[in-house]
Amino acid sequence: MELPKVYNPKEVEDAIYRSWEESGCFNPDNLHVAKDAESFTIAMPPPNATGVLHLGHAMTMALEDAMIRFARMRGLRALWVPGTDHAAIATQNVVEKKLAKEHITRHDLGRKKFLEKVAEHVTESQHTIKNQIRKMGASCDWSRERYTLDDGLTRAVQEVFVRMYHDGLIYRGNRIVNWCPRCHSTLADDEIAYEEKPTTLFTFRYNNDFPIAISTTRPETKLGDTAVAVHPDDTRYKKYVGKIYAIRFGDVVRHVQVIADTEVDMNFGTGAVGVTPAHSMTDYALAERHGAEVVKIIGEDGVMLDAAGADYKGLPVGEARQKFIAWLQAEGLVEKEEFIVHNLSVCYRCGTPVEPLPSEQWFVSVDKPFTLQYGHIQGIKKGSKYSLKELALHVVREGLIEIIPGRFNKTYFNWMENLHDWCISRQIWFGHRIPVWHRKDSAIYVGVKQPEGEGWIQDPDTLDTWFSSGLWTFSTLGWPEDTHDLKTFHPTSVLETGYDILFFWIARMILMTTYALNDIPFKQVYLHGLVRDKEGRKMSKSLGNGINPIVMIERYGADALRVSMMIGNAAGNDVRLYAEKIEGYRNFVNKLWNIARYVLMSVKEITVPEAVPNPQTLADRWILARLAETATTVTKALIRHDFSLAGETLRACTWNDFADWYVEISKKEEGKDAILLYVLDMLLKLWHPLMPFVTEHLYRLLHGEDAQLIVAAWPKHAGKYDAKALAHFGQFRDMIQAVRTIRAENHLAPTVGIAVTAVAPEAKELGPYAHLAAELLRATSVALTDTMPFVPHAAVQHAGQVMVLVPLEGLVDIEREKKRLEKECQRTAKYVQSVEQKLANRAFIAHAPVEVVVAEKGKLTAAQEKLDKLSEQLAHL
RNA sequence: GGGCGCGUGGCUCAGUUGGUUAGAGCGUCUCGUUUACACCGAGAAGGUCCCUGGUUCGAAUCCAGGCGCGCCCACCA
Repeated sequence: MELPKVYNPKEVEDAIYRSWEESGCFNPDNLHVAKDAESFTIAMPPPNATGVLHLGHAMTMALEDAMIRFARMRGLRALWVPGTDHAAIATQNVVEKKLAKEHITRHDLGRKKFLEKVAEHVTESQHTIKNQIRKMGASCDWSRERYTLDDGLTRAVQEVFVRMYHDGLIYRGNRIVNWCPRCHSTLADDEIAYEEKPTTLFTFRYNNDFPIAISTTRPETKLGDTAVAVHPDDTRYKKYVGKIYAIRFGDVVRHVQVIADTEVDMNFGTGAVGVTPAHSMTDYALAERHGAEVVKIIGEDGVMLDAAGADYKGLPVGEARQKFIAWLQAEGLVEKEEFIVHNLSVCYRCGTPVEPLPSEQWFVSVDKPFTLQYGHIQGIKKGSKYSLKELALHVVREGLIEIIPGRFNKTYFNWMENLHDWCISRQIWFGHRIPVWHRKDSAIYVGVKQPEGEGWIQDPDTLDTWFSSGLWTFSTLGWPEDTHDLKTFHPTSVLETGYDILFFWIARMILMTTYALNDIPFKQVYLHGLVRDKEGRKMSKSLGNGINPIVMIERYGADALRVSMMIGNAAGNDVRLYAEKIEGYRNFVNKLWNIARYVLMSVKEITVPEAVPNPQTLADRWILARLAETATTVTKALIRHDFSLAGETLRACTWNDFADWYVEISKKEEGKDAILLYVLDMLLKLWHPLMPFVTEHLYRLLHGEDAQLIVAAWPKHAGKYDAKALAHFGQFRDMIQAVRTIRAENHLAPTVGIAVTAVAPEAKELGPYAHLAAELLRATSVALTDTMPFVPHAAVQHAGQVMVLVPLEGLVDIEREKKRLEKECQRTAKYVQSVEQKLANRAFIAHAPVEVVVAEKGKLTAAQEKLDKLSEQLAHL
C-alpha cells in the first residue's frame, strides 16, 4: 500500500466528518445498542447563535466529544444534543451596532421590523458556528439540534413562567435594580462586573446649617438624599439622630433625617453616610429599615429627572455631577477632595457603568416554598414544600449532583446560600416575551396564550436569557410534552462547561429543573478551566494574544488541537495553550500515522485478527501484556473523565512501547503480522475518543472504506496480561539500553563491533533472545549470565537489575571508567545504607504494613547485589 | 472583608487514599542519513518538590504559620 510520508489532516477531516454525519450514527436511535442499554446524555452548552468558535468552545467540544465517543463505543445509548443560544442582550447589541453604521436605531425600525433584522442576522451567522463545531469533530446529533428561541423551547419557557407565577414564585415588584443605561435594561446581580477606576472622593455638607459632613464619589446622586446614616455608638453624631433637616437644592427641598444603623462604618470618611435610597442598593436597604423616602432623580437613559430640580433636570449624570460640584464649591461646602481607587460596577456585556434605580420588574423568588408535584428527587417527597434555594442546595449536598472537581462544591454553596431573588425581566426586544397581558383597568392575565376579550396588551419586556438556558437539558428533549426522548435521556449524564459559568448557567439549570421537573438536570458537572496564553494571561482582543481554533485546525489538524487541550492538565485548572504545544501533538499524530504506514506496508495481508493472536516470542507476550495494561488504565481513566491520564498512558504505549520497541523488533523477528495489526487496531480504538479523525482514517485503511471506527466496540479484553513477560522483557530492555549508554558515552560508532556480557537475574529466560539483542545492538556477541563473570577492561553499566559489561581494551579510558564506577559504588552504598537503616528501625517494622516492609527488603537485596557486582568489577579494572 | 486555587528540573505540567533512589512533554547537550517517520532515532545532563515548624516508623503528599502569585464573591459611602 502506498501512503504519503506525512499525514495531512486537511485532506481527510471534512470527508470523514461528512461520512459520520451521513451514516446517522450521531443519532442514538440508529445505533445498534442493547434494548436495556443505559443512556448517556450530554446537553451541549449552546454557543451564542451569532458567535464564532473560540478556544473555550473548542475545549468544550473536545471534552464532550471524547465523553460521547467513549460512551458510544461502550454500547451506551449516547446522545449529545447540540444547539445555539439567542443570547438576548449580546445579540441585540450586535445588531444595533450593525444598524448604527447605517445611522438607524431600533426605534426607527420599530419592534417588529427590528426583530426581523435580528432573526436574519441570527440565521446568517448560526451557520458559521455550526460548521465550526463540525470542524472540531463533534459527534452531536444534529437531527435534535435546538435554538433557545425556537417554538418548542419558547413553549417550555412560557409554561415554566406561568407555572411559577401560579405557584407564587414569580412576582412583580417595584425594587431597586441594576440598570444599564446603554443596553436600556435591567441586569441580574451576576451580570454586573467590577472595574477598578481612580476617582475623586468628595467630602462636603448639604448646606452650612447641616451639622454632619458626608463623603461620596457620586455627588450628583446626593440630590436624591433623604437621610444621613450614622453608627448608633458614634458619640460625635448621637445628638442629631432622629432630627430632620430641610435641605434646599435650587428649587427643590429635601427632608433629610438622621438615622442610626449598625451597618455604618464609623471609621470610613466622616463616619456618616448620605443615604440615596433610589440609586444605591445598600442605601435602599437602609432606607427601607428606617422608613426614609425614595426619590428617583436619575432616569432610565442616564439623564436627571424633574425631581432633581430645575437646575439639573435633563442633564446627563456626568454633566449634572460637574454642575453640582461647581455649586458646592461656590457655596464653600466642600471640605475635602481626595483621589481614591474605586470599584466601579459596569455592565458585563457592554462595560457601561451601571445605574442602580428603582423600577417595576419581574422577579423569581428563591426563598418561597412551593409544593412539589413529583417525587423524582431522592430524599424529597411528592407533596412536600420546599423553596428553590433549598432544593438546589439539597441536590448537591446529598451528592445527587456530583461536581468535578469537588472544590467547586463550596463555591456553589456559598453562592446559592447568599442568592437573592432573581430579576428576570429585561427591557430589550430580542428574547422571550413575558407571557403576561395587561389591561387599562390594571387587570393582569398570565398565560401561554393571549386572553380573550378586548384591550389586552402584552408586557413589553423580555426574559433574562438565562431563564431559557436554565431549561436547556429538558426543553431540548420536548418538555412540556411527555416525550420518549425526555423519558429516555433525562436527567442527562454530564454537564460539561467552563467554571466561569457555574453561577450564570449551572446554578440556574439546577434551580429551574428542580422546579419544573422536580428532578436533577444532570448527574455530574465537569468543569474545565480557562484557556490562557503561553504567559498565563487571559486571551483577549485588546491584548491580541488570542488563538483562533479554526486556524489551528487548518495548520495542525483537529486531533492535535483537541489533544493539546486535554493532555497535561487536570479538571478545573486553567490550561495554557500555544502553537508549540499543538505542534507537539501534531508530531504525535504523524508518528501514529507512520506506525500505521509501516504496518500496512510491511504486512503480507491486511487482515486484522478478531481475537488476541497467539504470541510466539517474549516480545510478543510483552506487547500484548502492555496493551492489556494500557486498555485497563485508559478505560478506568475515561470513566473518571481523566483524559490527561488516558492520553499520557496511550502516548507511552503507542510511542515508547509499540513504535520504539515492538515495531523495531518486528524488523528482526519473523511472523509478527497478526500482532502488529492487532495492536495497531486496538490502539486506534483506544485513541479514538481523543483523536477521532486520524484514528478513523487509519481504521478504514485497515478494515476497508466502509468500516466505521466511531461505532466499533470498545476493547474489553485487549491482549493478555502477563506479569512474567513484562518483567522479563523489562530486563531485556534494560540490557539493551545499558549497552547503548556505553556506546554513546564512549562515542563508539555503530560500526564498531562489541562483545556484550550481560548479568541478569532472568538470564535463562533471556537466553533465547541473545541473538535478537545482538542484532538490535549490532554487537558481535551477547552472552547472558546470572552470575558475575570476570571481564577485564570492561565498561560497566547498570540499568534496573541488569548489569552489562563491554570490554573495550584500547577504546575506553580505564581511569575515567574507574572513577565513574567508584562514584556509582558510593552512591549505591549510600542507598544500601539508607534502606538498611530503615529496616533496622524497630518502629518501622512494627508500624509499616507488611507489603511495604517486604518491598524494602527486596530493594535492599537488589541494591546489595548491584553493589557487590560493581565492586567486583571495580577490582578487576 | 469572605472564599478558592496555585508555588515540583530552563519552560508547561502530572503525582490517586502519606511508603518509587520524585515523573512526563517541550527545551538543552552529544551522537546518528540501520529501507515507517528528521513532524525521526539513540544517549546524557538537569530537581533544597517556596520557607519554617508540627503530626508520623515514614511527608512533594496531612496540619499550623509565613512568603509569593492568581481567581471568585461581597463592597466602602
